[in-house]
Amino acid sequence: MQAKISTLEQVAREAGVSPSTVSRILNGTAAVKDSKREAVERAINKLNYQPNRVAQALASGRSMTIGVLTQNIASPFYGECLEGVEKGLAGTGYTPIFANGHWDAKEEAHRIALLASRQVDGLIVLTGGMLDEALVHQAARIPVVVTGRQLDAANVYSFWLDDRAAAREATAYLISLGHHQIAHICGAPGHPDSEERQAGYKDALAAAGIAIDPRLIVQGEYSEVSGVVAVSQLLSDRIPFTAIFAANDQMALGARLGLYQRGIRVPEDVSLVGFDDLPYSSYMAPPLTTVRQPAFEIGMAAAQTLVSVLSGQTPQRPDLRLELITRDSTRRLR
Amino acid sequence: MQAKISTLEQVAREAGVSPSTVSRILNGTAAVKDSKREAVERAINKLNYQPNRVAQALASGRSMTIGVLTQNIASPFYGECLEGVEKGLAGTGYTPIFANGHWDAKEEAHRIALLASRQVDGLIVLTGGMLDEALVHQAARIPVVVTGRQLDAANVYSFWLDDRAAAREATAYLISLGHHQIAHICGAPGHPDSEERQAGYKDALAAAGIAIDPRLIVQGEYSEVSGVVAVSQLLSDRIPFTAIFAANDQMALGARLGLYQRGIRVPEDVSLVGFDDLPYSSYMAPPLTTVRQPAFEIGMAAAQTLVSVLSGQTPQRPDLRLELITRDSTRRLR
DNA sequence: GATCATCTTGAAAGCGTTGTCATGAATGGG
DNA sequence: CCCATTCATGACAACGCTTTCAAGATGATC
Repeated sequence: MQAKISTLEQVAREAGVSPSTVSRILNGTAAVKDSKREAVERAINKLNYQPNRVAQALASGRSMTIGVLTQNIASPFYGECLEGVEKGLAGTGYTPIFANGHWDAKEEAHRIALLASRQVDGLIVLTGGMLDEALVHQAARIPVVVTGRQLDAANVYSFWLDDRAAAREATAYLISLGHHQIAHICGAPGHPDSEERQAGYKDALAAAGIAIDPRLIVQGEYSEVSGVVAVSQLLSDRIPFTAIFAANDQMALGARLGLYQRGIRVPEDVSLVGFDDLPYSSYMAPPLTTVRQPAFEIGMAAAQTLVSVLSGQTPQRPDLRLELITRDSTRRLR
Repeated sequence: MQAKISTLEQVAREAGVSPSTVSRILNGTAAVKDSKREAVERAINKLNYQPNRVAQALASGRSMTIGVLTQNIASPFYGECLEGVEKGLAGTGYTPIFANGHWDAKEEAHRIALLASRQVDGLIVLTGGMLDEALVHQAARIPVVVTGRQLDAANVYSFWLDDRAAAREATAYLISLGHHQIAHICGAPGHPDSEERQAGYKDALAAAGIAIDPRLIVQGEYSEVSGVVAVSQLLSDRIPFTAIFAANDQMALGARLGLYQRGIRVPEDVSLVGFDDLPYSSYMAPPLTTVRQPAFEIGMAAAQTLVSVLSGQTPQRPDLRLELITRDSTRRLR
């Protein structure tokens, strides 16, 4: 076992065959006589040969890499997605390359260009603010899977979940528990999913004949701290409420802290519902009632879809859905 | 703007110069007459040319990629590290490629081999169970930065933080608050850092003249659920304790839930201390007293170190340290 | 205006593979 | 045992770029 790198040509020489034969054995491209195969395998072991993927990529035109554009690797939601992508790609020979868009359309475009220059064979875009046409443009060269939007175009495969319906269901659940004064902490302004969730909240109130009180709708931006801020705003404005529906779990966590700091108990005084079902949400005290997003499954499905497209198959539509998980942060209003 | 890909040669032809000249302009390798430069730049814009990084890598021998081996992308701790790596690499031209070892030495070795076959120019190993010699072996070809261990070898740069001292400090803090019956939830068995943290816990007890009660030391494995389990074990064994020091925040979160479910209040009935200072820890109710690991800074320092090594400079030692952050999950025993 | 150093440029040889094509060997049918 | 296939193999040209190397152009010097 030596650190020195060896090439296919050296292996060929060592085994007394031509480079083509070694390549054929490596890739199973054609039949090779057993005697030569053994000689080559011996040579490979002896020289500790590892194929140079860069050279393979250049020669074959396939880099065996998949570009994955997320917004923020460190966020728990994307982390789970990426885990799913990794799982979906495991054993396929494809390696993911992750890039962060940081919620900035310019930055996203730049990252995608970078991925393209690295000759990725396919692209997974996990939400983000890019224009549809930019994606369609990429799809002219390589297949693109995009989540969080609906986009019908050649070579584009989109997964979309009905956030609005799920938000409606979550809010309706609170209403069914007797809550009428339900506050909503919105997600980041401008994000389609935060608009959808707010629309679902309003849908549910309307369906129950509850007037929408704009003072109960406070702006957040998906971070924990914005949940804390939202709660203090609600409280300092002295707007009475018995429940909060936060547009994601991170803000629900923040809201829970804001309430805690003022001695307001969850769920005794205020019921709390989130959205996402992050790994930590079921460990909150109390465990959070929330809408489960199948983040891992989304990532995995995206990866699997891309791989089947790349291998020339027709991908099958995954069955992904949002689901209300009731835990202990909500209770019936007496 | 067209989807068609163009090559350096096409640009050269379009501009009426040789490929060499285009390459020189792209890389600033040599002086080129302004008239030609302009012609080439025009051609680049016209053809929407993007250099093929794969070809560049093969020709130059530098792939401009950095392999980053973590254990679990989705874990909040590694997520932050990776964010730091990304930040440290931003603007340097290097792209990180992440790989997950999943806490398995075999898997780690396999991942590193894969990264090597992709011709990464450097390697960042964020902890992990690999043997030192395996790393030294890699370092024969490319520079290696490794965190979480001390390793003096050529071409290896290691960052190590004194977990034991920090754990001692955290435990001593509990003792200073009047706690004598302090339980410890251990990290995953076999991990050096979990052993270190346990040793620090024992150090502090010994220094205070408190006998170590083995029944107060319960095994965990760094996950939230293992914190829940540890607490139920402690409770069902009816071992009296007034404080818990968990070897990481995830287990502290689990412990906090376990206590909550039995109506045991934090910090009124039991004080709780964690380790890591994850993003969510300051949002727990109550906010968690914990040892802050500068995860982001570790990642960033690792990246910066590697980049300076790759550019032929001598990297400067980063100043990284663990720090006890006291918040509201601990209180003086009356 | 001749000589020599300095700039600018193009030709061409890689980088480590893959994949096509041609060739000689082996196989099978009659 | 000969001819037509099929098999197994090697030569060689890509892939898109970098990087010598050498030569032509330019300019400085006396």
